Amino acid sequence: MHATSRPTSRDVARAAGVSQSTVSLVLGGKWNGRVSPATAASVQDAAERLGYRPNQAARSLRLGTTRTVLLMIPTIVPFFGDVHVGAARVAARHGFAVVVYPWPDDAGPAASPFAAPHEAIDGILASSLAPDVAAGIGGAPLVMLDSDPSGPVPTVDFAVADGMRAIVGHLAGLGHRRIGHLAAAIDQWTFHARGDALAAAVTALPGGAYTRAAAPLDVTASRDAAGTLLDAPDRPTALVCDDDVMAAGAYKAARARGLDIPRDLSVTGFDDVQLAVALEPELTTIRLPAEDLGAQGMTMLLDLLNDRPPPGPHSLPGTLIVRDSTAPAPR
Amino acid sequence: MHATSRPTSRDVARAAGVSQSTVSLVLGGKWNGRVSPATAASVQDAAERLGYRPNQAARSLRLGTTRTVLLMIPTIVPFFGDVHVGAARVAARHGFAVVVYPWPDDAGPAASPFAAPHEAIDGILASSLAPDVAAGIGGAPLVMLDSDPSGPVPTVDFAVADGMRAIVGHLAGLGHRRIGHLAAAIDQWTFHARGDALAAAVTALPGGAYTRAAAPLDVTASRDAAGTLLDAPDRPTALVCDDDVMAAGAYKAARARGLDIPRDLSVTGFDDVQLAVALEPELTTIRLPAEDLGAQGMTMLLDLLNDRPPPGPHSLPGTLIVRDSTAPAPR
DNA sequence: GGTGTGAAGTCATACGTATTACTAGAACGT
DNA sequence: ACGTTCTAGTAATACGTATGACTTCACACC
Repeated sequence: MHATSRPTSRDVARAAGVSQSTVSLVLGGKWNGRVSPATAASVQDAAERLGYRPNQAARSLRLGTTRTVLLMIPTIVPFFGDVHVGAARVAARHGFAVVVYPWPDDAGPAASPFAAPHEAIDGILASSLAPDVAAGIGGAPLVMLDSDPSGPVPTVDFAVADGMRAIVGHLAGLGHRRIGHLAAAIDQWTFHARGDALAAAVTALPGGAYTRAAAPLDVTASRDAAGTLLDAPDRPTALVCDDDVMAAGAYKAARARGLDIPRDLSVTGFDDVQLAVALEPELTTIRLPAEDLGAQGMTMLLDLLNDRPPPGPHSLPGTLIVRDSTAPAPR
Repeated sequence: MHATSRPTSRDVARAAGVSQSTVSLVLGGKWNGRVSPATAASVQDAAERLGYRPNQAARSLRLGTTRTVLLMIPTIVPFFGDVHVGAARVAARHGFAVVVYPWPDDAGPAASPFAAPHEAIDGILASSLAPDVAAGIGGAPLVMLDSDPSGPVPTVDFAVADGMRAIVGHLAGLGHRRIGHLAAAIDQWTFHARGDALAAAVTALPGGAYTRAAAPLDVTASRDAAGTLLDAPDRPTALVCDDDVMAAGAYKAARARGLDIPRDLSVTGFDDVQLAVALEPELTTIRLPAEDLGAQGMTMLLDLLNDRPPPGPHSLPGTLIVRDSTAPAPR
């Protein structure tokens, strides 16, 4: 067993010669006129000396709250780092901590053999979660991020459709008509929304031609999928990618075929992660306000936790960042 | 207040017409010969009907354990996704969950205005943590990952020195002698270790010349720092980068000066993240077994939690992945 | 001197669970 | 008929905290 078990508030009380209640009052800072400054000081001193830290389980049980929120994400990538920063900033202002739980996409909560940590928290901020999985969570107040806003769950997402329309507008202005879509083969709302908006915008274009190939979010697979688009007769003059990483694959496919970007082929990404400026030429893409997503989501969740009426779904606009990967269509 | 408060085990007991103890026994699965199958079934049925989930705070208080471990990381990047996968796999086998806590590098635990979540867990797996911060954690069993192994805390890290020596060996074999170091300007053990090993290995080379420039882990800053190395008289024929992201900056600096990689300049990275194959040419780098790091660390932590003697520090070897960014030195 | 009032604490309790010790009854052997 | 053993449960308790209700004492007021 452990060498020394942690001191409890009762130990502190004994050391300071007061009752446990007094310790709790002092350390809780609520001794306005109930405890004399001298006693308070001696309690604080004793607590310090013993290295007392309150037991969180007992505190949670008593208070019925953990002041902790779970941020569920599908995968650990920098994008969610920004989301976390935004959420954590808002949370901290209200005394909440944000802990991250990478949700394995292949396993639902039922698959967990253990008591899932989402039972030990006050609320959940879930990104890119399928509605049926969300339904299985049960109990904890939930706000979905970048997910299907048409469901009953409060949601904040990106205006990805607007983003795609902005890209098509940009490309159309450069004379592009045959536009290929390098689509993410991932069953998440955000990618469905991106694809639908893109297809609609392109086909609405006079003379617009939409082609499509899908791949997982992986450079090599994206390269191969992009290849099939580029090898088609009447190949597209622009490739719109669902994600910056996929654009890296498109670059590779283009180079392998001797196509110069952006002279022979324009390429666009989505998300504006660090990779976008690492690529050469630097990538035209849509910047998404990830930090705002986290902040807005947390604000909503706090509303929920305080039984304030949950606001309706909220959409955050992206920004078209024009860099060097797009140029007038070759004639 | 909330519409309906969650059902407790007592509610289930009432619904099933038994005592709370019986509910606990049945749901805990320990009713070997103590409860009749019929009663057990009716309890399970009632629990199901009411949607009962045990209160984790109460359970933790009673059992003195949360079966949850915190993985503290400096920043949310894919590398730590692999670490998490390894840790979670081992943890799950023992009924533990792993939750991620991004440690804000500017704020120690004392800076937290709220009860830090690391009080509500059984142990901590801390990556890239400065020893003094680690000391401030207090109480919870701790294993450090990829951190200074010379301290008193159990540690598992990468053999980064060996990795750097492998890179120098590779470059030396290609005829390189003037080697520039694009160093990460981050105060973490792993980067200090990389730098020290590299400097030693290069200067030990007959005719070896070591130069150095530092930058944060950022493409643009790395590009500028690489520029100062390339603009020096007698410029290096190879650039060794502390991290793959920095290599992307080196690529940009080289291109801006009309230098072809790898003909005029060899470049190497470290970590082998996705970016390494997105770059063109693909990057020669050191692959680190991130998943093993998490798995080994969790194994150690479980030893600690079970009062088994903590094994000594453990080093995991990296692997040199030779791709297309290194070639014989120009003469 | 009795009553009121404020200060400085303490007492008792509840949060929801897991588990040990106990009990009521049945079955059973002799 | 009576002790023994087994079955099927229940009662009681402890984990450590926060807090509303209560007590004790000193002092002041009339």
